[in-house]
Amino acid sequence: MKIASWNVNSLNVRLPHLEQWLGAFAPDVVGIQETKLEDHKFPDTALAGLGYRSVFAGQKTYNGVAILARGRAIDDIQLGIPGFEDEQKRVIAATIDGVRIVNLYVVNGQDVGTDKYAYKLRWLEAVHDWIASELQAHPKLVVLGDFNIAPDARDVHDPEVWNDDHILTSTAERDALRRLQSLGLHDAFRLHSDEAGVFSWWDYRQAAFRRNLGLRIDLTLVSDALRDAAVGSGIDQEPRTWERPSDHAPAWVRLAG
DNA sequence: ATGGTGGGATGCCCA
Repeated sequence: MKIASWNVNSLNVRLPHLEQWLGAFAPDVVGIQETKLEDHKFPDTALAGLGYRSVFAGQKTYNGVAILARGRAIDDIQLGIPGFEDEQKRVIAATIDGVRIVNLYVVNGQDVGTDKYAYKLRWLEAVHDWIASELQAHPKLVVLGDFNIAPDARDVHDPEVWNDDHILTSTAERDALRRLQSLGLHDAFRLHSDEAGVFSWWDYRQAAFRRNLGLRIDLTLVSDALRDAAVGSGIDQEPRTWERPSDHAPAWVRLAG
């Protein structure tokens, strides 16, 4: 089973990209972030024509998440973090083929010390507590999404800029990610590679993609029970080369069986 | 250099 995460930065603009990529990459499950679409505008019919069922939670302009599954039922759908009041549509979870999928669009946080940064840390705390109970109920768990955190120095193009005091790499953000992983979640990419400079996001500005000035902030985390099943993981940078691309590339993990 | 590029409920906000 091939499971992927892609921040499309507006599904209105990127539906053709998603359709092309679904045909080329043929993922079994996809978590999508930043759809920026209200639910009545979600292109579920178009995606069904490609063989994908979809569940989604969206809003205008900002945020919006979805899970797609090819030829498989999508069960036990959860929208948002239970018990955590949040206007922003950033979380959707569902069970597919006995695997629990949690799709996160983690708060960006703007800058260290801002209100948005404080919201990011509160939000990550709530995710931690919820995932702890999800793991009890669903040992076969994949937590994927746009984490808006680069795990370590290998995951940034310039560690002097992206340092302990910078947004997306600050100590508190990385500590929150480590704490989440300490529940028993493994960065699938790092199960198979210690390579530096493999990124999933590049700023639209300054020709950053061409110069590979990026970050690896789109992650697929697999639970202890799935660790041995995770036989491959990577980032498909091809869609980032297309016309009018998302600023993110899809991250993926392959589960055996 | 507080810039720069892109999406959208556009003349501003968010990433």
